[in-house]
Amino acid sequence: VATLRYYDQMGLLKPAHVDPFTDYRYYSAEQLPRLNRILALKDLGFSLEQIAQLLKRTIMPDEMRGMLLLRQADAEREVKEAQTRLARVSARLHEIEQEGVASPYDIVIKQVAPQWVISTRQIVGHIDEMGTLCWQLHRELRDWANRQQLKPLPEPAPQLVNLYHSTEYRETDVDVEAVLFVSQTGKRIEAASAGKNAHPFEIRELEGAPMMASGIHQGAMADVLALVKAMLIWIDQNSYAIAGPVRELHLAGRAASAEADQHLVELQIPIVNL
Amino acid sequence: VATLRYYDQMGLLKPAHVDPFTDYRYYSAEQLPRLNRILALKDLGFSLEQIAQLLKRTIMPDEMRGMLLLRQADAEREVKEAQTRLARVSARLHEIEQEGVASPYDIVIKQVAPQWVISTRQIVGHIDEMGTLCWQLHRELRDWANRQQLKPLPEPAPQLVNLYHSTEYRETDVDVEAVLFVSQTGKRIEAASAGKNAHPFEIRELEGAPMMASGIHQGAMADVLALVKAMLIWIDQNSYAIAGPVRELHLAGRAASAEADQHLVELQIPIVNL
DNA sequence: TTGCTCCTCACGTCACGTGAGGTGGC
DNA sequence: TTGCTCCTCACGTCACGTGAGGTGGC
Repeated sequence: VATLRYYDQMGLLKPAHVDPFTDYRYYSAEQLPRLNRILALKDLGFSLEQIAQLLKRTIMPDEMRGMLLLRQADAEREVKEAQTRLARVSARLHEIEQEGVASPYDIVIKQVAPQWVISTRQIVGHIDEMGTLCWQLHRELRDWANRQQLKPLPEPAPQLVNLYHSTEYRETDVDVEAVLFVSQTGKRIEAASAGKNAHPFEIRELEGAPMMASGIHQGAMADVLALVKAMLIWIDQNSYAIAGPVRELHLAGRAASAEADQHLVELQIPIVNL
Repeated sequence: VATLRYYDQMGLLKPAHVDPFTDYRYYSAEQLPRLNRILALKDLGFSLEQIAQLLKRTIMPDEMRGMLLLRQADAEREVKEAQTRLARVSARLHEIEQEGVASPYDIVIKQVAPQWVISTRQIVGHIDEMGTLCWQLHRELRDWANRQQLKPLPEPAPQLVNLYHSTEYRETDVDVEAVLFVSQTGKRIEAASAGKNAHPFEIRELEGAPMMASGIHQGAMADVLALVKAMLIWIDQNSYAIAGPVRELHLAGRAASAEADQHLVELQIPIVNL
């Protein structure tokens, strides 16, 4: 009844007769085909405004075909979105039933923009050396940036970033790239790069990613492994595939000191569907 | 940015610091885990209000499991709804590409309530006799209703209803039941029934249906067959199965006269999923 | 006189997006 | 002085659902 009043107001379905004294709306049986058409088009997912357009003009079959093709693409997207959400919920549920506790990690997909960086890449013999080595590499990166008059991004940006190029988890011979975000135009960077291209430090644009799985760890660096595991399981359960090196961004705290137990670290893993 | 303001207002994520002079909101890196949690829960389909509840209290794994189970059921329903809509759109598209024109029929699913009726059932030799026979049967139904002091429902209700009990379309030996909707309490009807149980007329409650496919035909009775065909195809393409006799409701016009060419007829077919 | 059904506003829904109009630091 | 970024209202979104307060016919 509220619906009929609304359709009247929208001009979709005016009553066949309105009593001038009581303002009562009277509908005739002949209006039922129109009502059925409205309901059928609504069932197809058209908005009332679109339905109003379709009803007020005579539509050529080709025009209808075009609208239906658009609707079909939209409907397919909606099905996929619903399936994705369902997969997420089921994965969480599976996790909670396996482990008996809810995971403290929340994994989220986001877009990441490309970013100019300076970096240096090394094979680290054993992960135990990682902490001190990265600390040293980043000091050297900063020194070099300084000499090249490249400005590291200030505090809201991550102050220490590592990329892990090994395709699987390993404790020895880890292929790691220490990275520093810098704010420079492409032009000035090319000039700086040309002057020092024999140097082990590289200037480049770190690729962006349309889909980046992101999780945040808070606590000791040693425990970051639990987040890695959680993210790999999540990526698997939600039917994604890893599409690039894992990024480790140190967001706050004494990032340079490996001993500190209150790190704030974001892990990013570029992913693709299927 | 509008989102952060909204989350602040909702109490979901208050800025770590608000400048008392400029009212600028400043967020700290330590708030990122909370933001990630909000986004992850939103991804699971929880409302912001639910998320607020989940964040303000410590949630036991079992409670979380319960909420996720509810969400899972909901998400499954959403997937099915989206798939149903997609099937509808694809069926329409298929139709328009086969026929080259858009069908004039709009088929809709609705619920139908049970209804007290009087009826009489016959095998009709050939469909050509249908018109006149039904006309006669309904006159007899009305006469009998009158004698029994049963009141037919007045005009907004269909004045002439037939049920087709044959499980498939046929032109000879059609099993048809002429039906008249009456307004009576169960009690008085039972009394009337007892007095005349030798009569070919029957008093009963016509079953309701949770899902009834409905289409409306306007024009000559001879063309109603096109609607029957369209509905059978629609039922097939949308993966439903027929769950009862086809109902033919005459809504307006000189329903009793088979010659009239401006009939308004609704066809109803009870359906079930799969 | 008492219910009953209809009516007309007006407001709420959900998670923001979008101006309008204003302000502090470069 | 001019942009720039932030701010605070306030309104719109989509298709109704839900009172509040009122009226005509039984």
